[in-house]
Amino acid sequence: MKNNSLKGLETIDIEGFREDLINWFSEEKRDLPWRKDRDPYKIWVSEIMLQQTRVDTVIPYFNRFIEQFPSVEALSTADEERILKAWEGLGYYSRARNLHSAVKEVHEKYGGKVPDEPKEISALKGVGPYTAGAILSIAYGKPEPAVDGNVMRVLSRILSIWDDIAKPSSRKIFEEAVRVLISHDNPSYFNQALMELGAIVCTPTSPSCLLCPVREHCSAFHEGVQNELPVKTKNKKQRPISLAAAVLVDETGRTLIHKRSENGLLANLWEFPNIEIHLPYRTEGEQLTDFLQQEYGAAIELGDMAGTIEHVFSHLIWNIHVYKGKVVSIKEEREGLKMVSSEEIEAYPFPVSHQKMIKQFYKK
DNA sequence: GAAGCGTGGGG
DNA sequence: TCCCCAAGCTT
Repeated sequence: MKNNSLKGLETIDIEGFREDLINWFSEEKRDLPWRKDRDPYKIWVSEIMLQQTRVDTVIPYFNRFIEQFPSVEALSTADEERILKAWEGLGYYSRARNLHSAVKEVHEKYGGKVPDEPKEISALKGVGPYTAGAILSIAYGKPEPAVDGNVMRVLSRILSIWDDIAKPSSRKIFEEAVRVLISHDNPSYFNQALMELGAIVCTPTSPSCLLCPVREHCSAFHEGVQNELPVKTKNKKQRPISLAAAVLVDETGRTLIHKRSENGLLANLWEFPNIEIHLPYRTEGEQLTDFLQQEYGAAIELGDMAGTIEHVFSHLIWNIHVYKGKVVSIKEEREGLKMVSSEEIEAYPFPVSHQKMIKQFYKK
């Protein structure tokens, strides 16, 4: 064994650990919609949705998504706008765009069959080491590691691994451990059981060791250090950004919306016109009015500020000053700019921050 | 390796 | 209120 962090592998009863873990999972596994069959496409969709996202949040999105896009064929031929609308509120929207792109590749290059080779599946957009291992093991029964945050937490305790799990390089240590530990008879259950245990029993704070099916095999439990593991450095604080946004309606009741850039934050979602405020040498209203004229060719009349929205991202905080106003005239219908009725607006995908604006400042 | 990328829930 | 996230990937 090359890695000094894996000394715990020398003493663990591997056969006993596998058996206790898999027996527990067989009895206690949750009844989840993506566990009803082994369709690699559905497993794939579920794994993308579950990235950095809780099971309870994903369930309704998964059910609606599979209803709308039941197969590789259906998703690969769908419009991105509809896919983003189905993803609206789930966050990390590049997941949806990458999934769309990857499914198209599977449709064209592999005749719609999700590949079962590590190299091929890892080459798909949005499929990293975790997702590749999850699909290969769960859908195809291959003994590949699927190391997520749960697995690192659980194994850091079982094997007393003190490496910082926030560091990208640590994942390789845990993959090495899984390659030694994994059941070749049932890789699917083994990987899922590690994650399920992390989600239900071996939780980040106050793990339920007395209910744990593998506590006899757990180094941290024996040493009484389960609350010290895993080691994980803290996140940085969010950076605040001030925005001024305008909800603008014309005399027929239509409102002006804009499609965001295809790169970066909330890419390809729609929004109400807005600008970042640095230093208010001029009033926000003046800056907003000039911006709408110059960038969108729209003449507007703005009222007083109608209210504020705060929205917290993982790395930013938006403080949005919301203004209401009228569109007096607009030059042309250019790409990425639309006047929409209150019925039409429902077909467009908005970030949650702008859904709040719709609710508070647009809808009656 | 570090930073960018969402959201809603829980202690 | 604040912090920590939750089945990570891309650049």
